[in-house]
Amino acid sequence: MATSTAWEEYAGAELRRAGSRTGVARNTVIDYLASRDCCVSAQELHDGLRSEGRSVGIASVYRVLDQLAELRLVHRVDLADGVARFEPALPDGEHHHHLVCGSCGRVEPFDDAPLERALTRVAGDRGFTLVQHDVVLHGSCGDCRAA
Amino acid sequence: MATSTAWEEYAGAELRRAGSRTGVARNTVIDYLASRDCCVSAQELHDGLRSEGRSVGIASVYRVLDQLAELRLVHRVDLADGVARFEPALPDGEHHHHLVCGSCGRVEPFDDAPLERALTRVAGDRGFTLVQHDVVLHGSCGDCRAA
DNA sequence: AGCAGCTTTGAGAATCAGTATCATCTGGCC
DNA sequence: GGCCAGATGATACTGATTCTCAAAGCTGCT
Repeated sequence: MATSTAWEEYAGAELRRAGSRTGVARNTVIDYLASRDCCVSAQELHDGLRSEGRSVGIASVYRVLDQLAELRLVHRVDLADGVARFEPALPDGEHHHHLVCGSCGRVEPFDDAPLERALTRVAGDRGFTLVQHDVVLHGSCGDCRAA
Repeated sequence: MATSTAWEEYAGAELRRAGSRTGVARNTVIDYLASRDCCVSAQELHDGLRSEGRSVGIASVYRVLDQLAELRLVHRVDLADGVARFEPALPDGEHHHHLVCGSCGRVEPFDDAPLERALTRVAGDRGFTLVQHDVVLHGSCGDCRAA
């Protein structure tokens, strides 16, 4: 996937620029994140890597995610179930939000320009400089209601 | 504050209707929530009550918050710092969202009709029945940038 | 290649929010 | 006043996240 590779390179470059060195753990975590298209929790990441035979200590997983979040290379997503999830943040600021089905747990990404405009306007009105924003919609998806 | 009292009564009535009994812990928690105008975490609630000399077991705090959330009498708010916060939910569905300043930690509530419309539309477009939605804007407030 | 000084890594301990258990207490009813 | 289902709270537990520290890996130098 072209986008993911772009992100992977971008992330590597930013980290180098921030003065940190490359290491197995970091490369592995970044590679795994790049291969996913929606959010993953630290545990999922850890387990996923282990099942692929390239284990990374859980402490390193959190450490890397932390560094990435610090540099805004990943976006932390909170679906209100008590576990933090992370997904790559693209350099052009492109991003999406999430719809969560309360019955089946399905998570669906979406993005919407008017919504973004409304958010930007609200922040501006209040004198806030917007750094990041999270939108999570909870409800039930068509499939669950049909069932 | 008139609104808070209204909520307190409404909550009491709903709980009674749901078939549960009144008890010290519940009344205390509801009273405390009503006295606040924005979100509180369970720990804050617990500590706040203790410092007022009317301690309630932490288990009861969570239990009561759970019940209230179940009946949609409180909203669970997640500010992405790993702790859940709660605030009274008014019967007419009126609610607000939050702006969080990353420097000073200030949390400021806001509401915005166009934003709400955008959210409703997005959910509809995807075939979701919207039950609840969370919007959290992270940035830096005017005061912090000025400093 | 060998070495020094640095960073990264990961196992395990520690912390912390939230949940489960269970003996005790209590509100509402006879 | 006494009964008893539901409410309470101390405590134990779980699961996510963070901390600690010794071992391992880079990178530049000789």
